Amino acid sequence: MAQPAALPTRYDFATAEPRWQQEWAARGCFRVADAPAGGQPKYYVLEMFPYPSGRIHMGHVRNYTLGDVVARYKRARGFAVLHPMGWDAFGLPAENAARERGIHPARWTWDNIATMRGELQRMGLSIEWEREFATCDPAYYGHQQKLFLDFLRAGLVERREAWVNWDPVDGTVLANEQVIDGRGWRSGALVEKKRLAQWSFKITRFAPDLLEALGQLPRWPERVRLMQEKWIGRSEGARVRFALAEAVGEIADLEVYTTRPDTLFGMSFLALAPEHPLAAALSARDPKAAAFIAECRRMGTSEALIETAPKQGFDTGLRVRHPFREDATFPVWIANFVLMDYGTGAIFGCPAHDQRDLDFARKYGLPVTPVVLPPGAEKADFVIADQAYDGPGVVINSGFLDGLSEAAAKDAAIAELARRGRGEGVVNWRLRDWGVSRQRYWGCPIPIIHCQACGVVPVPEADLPVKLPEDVSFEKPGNPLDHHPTWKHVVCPTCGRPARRETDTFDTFVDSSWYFARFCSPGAARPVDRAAADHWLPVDQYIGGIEHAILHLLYARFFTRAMRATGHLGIAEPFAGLFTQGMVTHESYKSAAGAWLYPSEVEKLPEGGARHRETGEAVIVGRIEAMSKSRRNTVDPGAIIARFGADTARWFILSDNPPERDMEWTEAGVQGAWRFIQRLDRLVEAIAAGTADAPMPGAFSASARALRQASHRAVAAVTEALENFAFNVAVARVHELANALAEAETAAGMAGGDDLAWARREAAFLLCRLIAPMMPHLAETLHEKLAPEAAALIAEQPWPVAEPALLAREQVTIAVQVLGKLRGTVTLPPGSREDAVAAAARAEPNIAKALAGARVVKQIFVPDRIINFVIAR
RNA sequence: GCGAGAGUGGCGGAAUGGUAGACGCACGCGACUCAAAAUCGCGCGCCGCAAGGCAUGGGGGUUCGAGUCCCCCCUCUCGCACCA
Repeated sequence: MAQPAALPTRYDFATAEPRWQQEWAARGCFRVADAPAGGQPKYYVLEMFPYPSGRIHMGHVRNYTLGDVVARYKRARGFAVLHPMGWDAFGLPAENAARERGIHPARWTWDNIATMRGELQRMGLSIEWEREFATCDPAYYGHQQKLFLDFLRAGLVERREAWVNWDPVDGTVLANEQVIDGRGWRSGALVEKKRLAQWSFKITRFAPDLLEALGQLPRWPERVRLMQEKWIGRSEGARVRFALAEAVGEIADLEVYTTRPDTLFGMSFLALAPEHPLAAALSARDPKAAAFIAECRRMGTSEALIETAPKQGFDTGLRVRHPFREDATFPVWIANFVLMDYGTGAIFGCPAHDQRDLDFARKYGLPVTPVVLPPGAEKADFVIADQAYDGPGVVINSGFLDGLSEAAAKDAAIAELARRGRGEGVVNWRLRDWGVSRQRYWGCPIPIIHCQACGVVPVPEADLPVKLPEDVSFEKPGNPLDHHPTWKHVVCPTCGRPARRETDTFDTFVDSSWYFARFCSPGAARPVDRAAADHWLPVDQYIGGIEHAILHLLYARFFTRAMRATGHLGIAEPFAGLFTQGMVTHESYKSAAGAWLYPSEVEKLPEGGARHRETGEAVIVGRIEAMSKSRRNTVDPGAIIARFGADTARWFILSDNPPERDMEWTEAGVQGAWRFIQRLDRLVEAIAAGTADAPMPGAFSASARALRQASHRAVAAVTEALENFAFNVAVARVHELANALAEAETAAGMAGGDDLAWARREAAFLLCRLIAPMMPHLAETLHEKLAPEAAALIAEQPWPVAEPALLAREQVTIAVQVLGKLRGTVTLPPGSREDAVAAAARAEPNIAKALAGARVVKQIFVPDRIINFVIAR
């Protein structure tokens, strides 16, 4: 690939960056104690740790840059900052590499870690590398096994059956992402749902607390709290028992959960999930039912797929009695859109007031009876067409419920159900228990032994960690642990007879559910050292992608509670502050032949369009999308850092846009950041060469005072911006300070006195400290130019404080509106009174013109901001 | 399908309900240069000669005043429980 032309360099990042990185490490600038004794306030900054996929990507660079700005800023603000890094090192890609390329997952993973560690270190992050660990290390996962055993003892774990995607050809369980159009990604075989015994964490036990505690997380994004709230999904409704007209085997009743017992009289059918026990019982005697259920099983386990698939149903021929109407019975269907995991796995269908039920009823010609009349509608002409009505109203066509509001009817219906013994009011949760068993090799072994005589036996703690065997084969399909010749054969710790090891491993979400706690004392002999955890937890600022808003964060919240219940931790909430960053995107490119091209293969043309760097062939410029390997719209951070330096990459990332939004990586943006670094270097160089350390002058000229005001306003504004995660605003304020410095340089060239020289030095020193969290290497280099003899590094210096006197405004510009429209401005001293502002405003010709011949009926005045004349003619 | 967000000049964006467009990128003009690059200066929402008008995805509403608050709609993004 053609090399871009070399850039003119003043600031030699290639020498400076490694030098400062070594200096910080040598001085131990980022080290803290596990359990410090002193009274320094603590601050724990954590970014979501990476999966070692091979190389770091721009999403990592963004994530760790954001975290590093916070860590360096808080350190300067006087906090003892814990800022660790590790590796989320178990997972499917390592096994895929093993199957595809014959590399052992451990080798692949540790090689990737070595590569990525080097890349992260070249970013100049203020990380305490001494705390690093990888979850695939027995020194980590052994403690996880201990936690599992403690949870088991505390009743927080159970064994239960769950449905999985089964590839009958490969003989493996498939992840949802490995199911493509209902087929296994490797074998192409039609996927089936299969039932397996699984270990499950009882997260639902904490459902009420997980929900309520969201209210005590003010430093979490509102939308994440909302998403978790909806995910936990507390609802109030009724459990209703419908009697089958004829029992099927031992099944005489069908239980349904509904949030709308007020619409029971609008029922037209009952529908079962295909996995419902009654459906299973029917399929044994009815081949058509069995065929329909088999068809539903092909859909896999993904809820999104189930809910978007066309609605399908099968009429079982069974009927149930209505709980309130002795005379009426309704058909029982099996429907592909009913979820076994929610409620009881059966619903009653009220098509008039539920859209899915309506779609289903229309498809199969089932009756639609409206029972809630919207406000303002007439019963006589209210009909349901293709839109179900789910709003409030008055109940009709419903016997004893007629005339009630839908809310009152819910209570009345529940009371009547209870009286008849056909149901009761219940609270239901959408949240399901967390199945953690995975039939895979590259994960943490579940420390359990299955004994024919003793049943499920926990591995004795003295035998932990249960280590993965290294000599495994990926030649055969299925779980390598299961077909390993010796590993699973053990003696029962209880009875001493031959027994079988659990060959399932943990979901990798388990690994990432407590790593933040391990970082407090990574060498501890127990999972966590209480003193260290009590000191450092909770994480004060957690930073990561919005894609983790629900699962990872909810599992970590559960784990923290479970660790508290088992005495490992003293807190319930792991993350006091949360920030979710956006993705990194880039234009995508395709050749005329339709092949994706890497940005590095493409040359943008000045007149628009693009061509291939080597062949000159025209290139189609596609959408701006999240960087992904499959679209090849990726930019390699390593190459960017080698060419421009880490500070350029960091500065561009911070400057481009607000960090919670998606950012677009562009060559022009990187170039802009690069040029700004060179500019700062020039500006500070001129000051270092042209001024000397001197006592503060007694008086300042207008230009010197203006520069001092600009400096101190920059201090205040950058501080505020950093506090608010408004890094792009912080960048803009630094630009403004640089502009003020450049202006002062011009003034100094013409007629600069000692006072201006002093103000320029002051500005330069402040600038170094303001940019330090964002461009730490440049900050050190510039600081060294200004003060070659200084003993302390910028990384060791406190955050600057603005002088209040320099922040005060001498004049303010007040907008003058007539009838809310801007008609002019007046400039007055701050704090001017309303009558003075009104008089000044009326003296403006434009305002006088607008007010001529009119009567001011109202005058709105906001001090120092606006005066608005409301007039009538 | 369900849940949650986002949408402001050519582009990224700024803006306690109070002068929309700070700052940057791109672009244009000028200076410097034999020339180019780099650098520096000026300009830059749209319509209009101007006065002025119009502008924050679209449509309504609340308010003296709305990018900001409320309702409806459109588009895009994230999540949906075995990717991490």
